[in-house]
Amino acid sequence: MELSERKKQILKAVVEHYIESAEPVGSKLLARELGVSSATVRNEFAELCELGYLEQPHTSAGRAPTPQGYRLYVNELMERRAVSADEAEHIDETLRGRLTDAAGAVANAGQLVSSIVNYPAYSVKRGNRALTVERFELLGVDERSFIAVVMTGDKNVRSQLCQTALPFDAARLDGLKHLLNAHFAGKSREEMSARLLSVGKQLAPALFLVVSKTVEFAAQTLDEAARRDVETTGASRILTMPEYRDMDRAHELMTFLVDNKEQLPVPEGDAPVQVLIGPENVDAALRDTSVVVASYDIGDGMRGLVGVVGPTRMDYATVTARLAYFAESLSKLFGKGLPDGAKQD
Amino acid sequence: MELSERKKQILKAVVEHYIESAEPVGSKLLARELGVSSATVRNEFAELCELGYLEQPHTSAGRAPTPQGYRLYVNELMERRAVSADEAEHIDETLRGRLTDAAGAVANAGQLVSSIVNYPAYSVKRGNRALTVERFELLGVDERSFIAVVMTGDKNVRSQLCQTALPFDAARLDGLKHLLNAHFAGKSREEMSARLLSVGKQLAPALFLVVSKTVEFAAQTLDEAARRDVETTGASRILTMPEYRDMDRAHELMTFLVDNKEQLPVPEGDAPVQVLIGPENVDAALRDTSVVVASYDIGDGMRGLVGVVGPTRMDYATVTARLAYFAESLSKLFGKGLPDGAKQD
DNA sequence: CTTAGCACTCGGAGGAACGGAGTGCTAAAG
DNA sequence: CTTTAGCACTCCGTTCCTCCGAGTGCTAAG
Repeated sequence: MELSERKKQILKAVVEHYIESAEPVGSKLLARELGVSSATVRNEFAELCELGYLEQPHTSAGRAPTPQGYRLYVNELMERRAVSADEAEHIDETLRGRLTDAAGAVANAGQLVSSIVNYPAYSVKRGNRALTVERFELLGVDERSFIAVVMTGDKNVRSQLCQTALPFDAARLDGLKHLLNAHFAGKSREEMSARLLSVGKQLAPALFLVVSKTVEFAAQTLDEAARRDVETTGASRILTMPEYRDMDRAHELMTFLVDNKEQLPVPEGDAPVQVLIGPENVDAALRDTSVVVASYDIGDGMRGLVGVVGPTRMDYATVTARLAYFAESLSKLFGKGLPDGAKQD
Repeated sequence: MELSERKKQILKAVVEHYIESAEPVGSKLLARELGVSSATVRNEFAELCELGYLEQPHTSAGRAPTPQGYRLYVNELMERRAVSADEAEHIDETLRGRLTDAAGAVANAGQLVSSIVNYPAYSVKRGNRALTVERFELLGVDERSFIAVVMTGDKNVRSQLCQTALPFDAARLDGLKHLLNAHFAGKSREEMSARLLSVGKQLAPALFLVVSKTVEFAAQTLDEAARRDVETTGASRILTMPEYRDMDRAHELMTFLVDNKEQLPVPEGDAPVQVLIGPENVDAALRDTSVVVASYDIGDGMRGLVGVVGPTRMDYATVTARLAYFAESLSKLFGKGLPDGAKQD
């Protein structure tokens, strides 16, 4: 059933006042705003309560929105405003100041967002399981050590000094390099392991050690790229919010954000900004918080996701606007090809 | 003036009870423990107060140690016990579980320590300003991009894909590599910049770009190694401590630990474990907290430092013992040469 | 359907009373 | 000179009570 226009207006007003004050909203205040009597508002209140959009903390208190109320607000009532010039300015500056390359962007996104919206935030580096090694290089150091260099499909280059138990002939490294590129380039982690066995039979032990160390390093590199990485920041910001005056609640949420960050929601949908309200979060620890997430794309298939965690009484309009602007800016900044020296080692 | 034996006993008992309970200690309790009357204890209390070792939160309350009292306790009274078998076991396991290489050790030290002592902790990676590049390598990719590889004096290898505005002849890379090794290896960051100017005049622009990009990358690498890096963890643990029941205090300390971590003390002394009590900390935000720090050495001149932050009512005996054991274990684990694959890229 | 009026509920603020832990002081005992 | 028993006093934290006001639900009139 569709709510009457006035009910929507009332719900919207209740949500917005409650977001601002964190205190139940009474009928008198709204009566003044809407130009009707408080009794009328009370009647509407009663019906909105029955419908599950509002609730009373106790008899003779004002009304506060339920999660369902917030949901309707976010879906239909909220003004989807763009960020103001001031806000845009502030976000741009935050971005400019700290972003030198794409890898740093992903690492810092959480921190930046947290400072932009003033709630705890998290950032997720999406794992890329399809990544393979595009190129191997070997550089001799001495007869028992060499440098392994791998370049992955996303043009990241990593390298490591490797030491072997047996001495090897440095002149053979070039041959091994070709062997590596022929047999292991473009292969998944699992294929590499499989091939290693068959290659092993054809090589002298000392040389096989070189190959296996290199492949091991490559596998590590791919594992790291495949890993989903979650970082949280700004958890202490909740201490300023009245809903976390209770230390136990504050502590519970903070430890969750730090210790269980892998369980923070990573929704799959394609909406630019998504909102999860209270009990919509599967995790019990988030049952009375809301989460707003946005995903961004900074080229090279480096997709990331940033989220904001706060009380259900979150300023959804501001947070969604700023988060959308942030994600958009980030995508724009790095979307078009790699700036010159931008990539991680 | 030296305190009488009994005064020391009393001070020690007060400190230990206060550490355990966070509540002022009364004369009756100590009377029972020492086998004297409470009046005697009160007389001693009064004198210890005058001498500045104890204080009363208010008349008709028990006594609590002053920072000076804690100082005497730490210097002379505290039993410098070693960790118990259980504790050692726990610490060893914590270390074993999460440490694969030396670089990871430095990064994780704070987190590990925090979980070991159950206070907020921080770890400092000491910057190595004397580091230089030991070896350069260039690997061609296409006519406008190449891979720069640098190995630093501490045997860390880093690499990056670089792109140039002008196309260059890949066959010349080998010559450039020798030029780089001849002119820039073993040089400080400043020397490298200076040499870059003189080298520039002798090279075609496209080739100079390759050299300058590589040197720039090398400089970045050295900068990063020179940077002192501070990480804090476990800040939320203070929320369980009675002295931080006051949200404002808790918030103040937490934001300090997160936002001003560079200002955390990094004492220079050579004692294995150092204790800074309350006002001994220069920073105002730490004026009523205590800090315990230990430094470790994991070879290759990679020195690090771990610290614990907590209320002045910190369990110094346990914390110093565990921290000392932790630092020692870490040094032992990585002290003797690099384990096989251990280093960062 | 809206509004005015009214009795009712409930939480929070403010304040008095109380109990108890702990003190300082004094005077006597060792 | 030190230790102890005794005692009056201080002060904090708790409990209990009252009171106030904001806000409600209901009813009856416009």
